[in-house]
Amino acid sequence: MAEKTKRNRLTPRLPRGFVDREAGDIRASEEMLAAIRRVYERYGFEPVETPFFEYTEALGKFLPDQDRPNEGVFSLQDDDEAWLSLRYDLTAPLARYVAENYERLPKPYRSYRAGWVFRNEKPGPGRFRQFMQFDADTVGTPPGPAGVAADAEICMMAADVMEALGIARGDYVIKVNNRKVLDGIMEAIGLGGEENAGRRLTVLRAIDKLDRLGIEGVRELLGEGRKDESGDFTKGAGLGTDQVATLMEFLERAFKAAADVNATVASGVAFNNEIDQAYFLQPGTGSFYDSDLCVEGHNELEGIRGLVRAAGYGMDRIQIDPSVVRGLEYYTGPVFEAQLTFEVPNEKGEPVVFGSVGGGGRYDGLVGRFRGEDTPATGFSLGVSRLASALKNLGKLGAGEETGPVVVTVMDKSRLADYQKITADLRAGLNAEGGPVVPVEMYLGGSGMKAQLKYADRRNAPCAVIAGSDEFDAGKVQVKDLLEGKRRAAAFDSHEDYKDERPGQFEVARGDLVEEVRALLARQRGAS
RNA sequence: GCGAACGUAGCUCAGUUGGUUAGAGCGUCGGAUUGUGGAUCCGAAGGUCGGUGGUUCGAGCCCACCCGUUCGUACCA
Repeated sequence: MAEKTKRNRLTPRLPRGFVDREAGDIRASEEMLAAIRRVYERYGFEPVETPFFEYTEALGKFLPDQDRPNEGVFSLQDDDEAWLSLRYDLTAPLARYVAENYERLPKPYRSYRAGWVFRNEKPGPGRFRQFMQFDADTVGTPPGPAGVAADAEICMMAADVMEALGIARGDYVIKVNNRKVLDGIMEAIGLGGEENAGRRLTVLRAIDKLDRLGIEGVRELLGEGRKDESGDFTKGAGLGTDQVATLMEFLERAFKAAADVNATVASGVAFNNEIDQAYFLQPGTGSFYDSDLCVEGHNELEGIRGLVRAAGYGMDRIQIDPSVVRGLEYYTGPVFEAQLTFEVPNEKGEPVVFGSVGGGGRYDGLVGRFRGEDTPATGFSLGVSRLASALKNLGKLGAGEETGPVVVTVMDKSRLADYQKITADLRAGLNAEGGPVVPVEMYLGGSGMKAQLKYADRRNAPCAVIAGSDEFDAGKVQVKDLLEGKRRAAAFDSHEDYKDERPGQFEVARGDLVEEVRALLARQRGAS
């Protein structure tokens, strides 16, 4: 019978790619969210919240086909047969919200929101099917100088967020690029037009891999393709020699400029116009750089550069970097990426750069899908979980163990009312209005004294309150300082002595209990 | 998605060429201590050996498929 029950018992199983979050994680991420929120608020952004589900077409995904309705996203069919999907980012839902409420909203509309997003894809270490993003976007700034200013503001705000989270200047960098530059070059080498969209995508993907594969790897991917060490072959863009040469010329030049910037920053110089501008090309040289798109892209980048430098943000915080590709589909202009530059040991102990924790850019077409005309928009999205693990690595998060509750032990079960009164007095007396929370609880389990103290210990309680008939008769209470007791425990090797001495424990009058515990907690805070 | 490796107690792992009842350390719980968290000693619980099917007199070990984890690669709004 018992065996049978056991056999049929369900195994508790967390679905793959999802995580349970425990007290420490939740407190840490709430702290982070509050810090990020303060920065966004300072820039005049206001919160908005949209639901987890959207109509699938609103997310910009093709309608799921019957065979694989959940490719990439989690989708289900409503009872009116319409397809719904869990949102996979916060940008597409924002575009829907803005388009739907366009007439009511002040333009430009600045908003921020934090929320869970879902992706139905292969999970891995640090990669989940549900994770949190924290976005800020400006919608409706007209093109031209105002639009460039909106982009610059997003970059500066991203930098401010990093520092608000305690990430030191130099440990992060906000990188900026412009899709128009690469698009212009690709156009110039004959990759323009609808029929080349696929190849353009392949080229962008190849460039995106530069940090991992190096310049030669990218060259292979632009041409025939590349075979990796596992023998797997990745098909390349199939470009001709001249086309590859042109792209590589641009890349090498751009990376030389980026390397110079890094070297300058490393030497402690954050402002140097000449080095800062080396990436920018002089028009009229007769090269592919004269493509209209390219020039436009460069002008926008130069505009952003000028604004952030004028505002005091140097190359150590915001950099132009031609390898930032990002968002292969909907970005239409400037793109941003927040990178952490410090190294952390991986599981093999090798140092690796932490890398990207967020990104964004200009997406002028996204709101327009609902409105029939382009609506300029620019924004930024932070990966909260990745940032959290980065901060943990820096020791900026979850450093101190949370102090547990004051535990009122129960020795005599016939006097529960008395223990409850003690608990209530402590709870009321230790928790001033608007002050920090001091948790107080009465032990609610069924075990004896020994187990109750073990429980208090495991809860990381600062102290326990003990009272039996002796104490009640005398109008006294025992207060046990668990931290002090723990510290002194090592000095005992006989349990008898340990028990007789009761290190950290003292007796107080019932009427003084709240005051005594308050003083004890203050002493502990002072000592730590 | 493709390729590879791995999967034994809550955790870290041992388990011989296929051979009887699958072990250890740590952790958990109980006792020594009916009113006191540590240390020490004693004891106990805890396993569908990832799952299903097969080969065999006999499978933790061999084979097939599935699930899961990890690594590489692709994708990443």
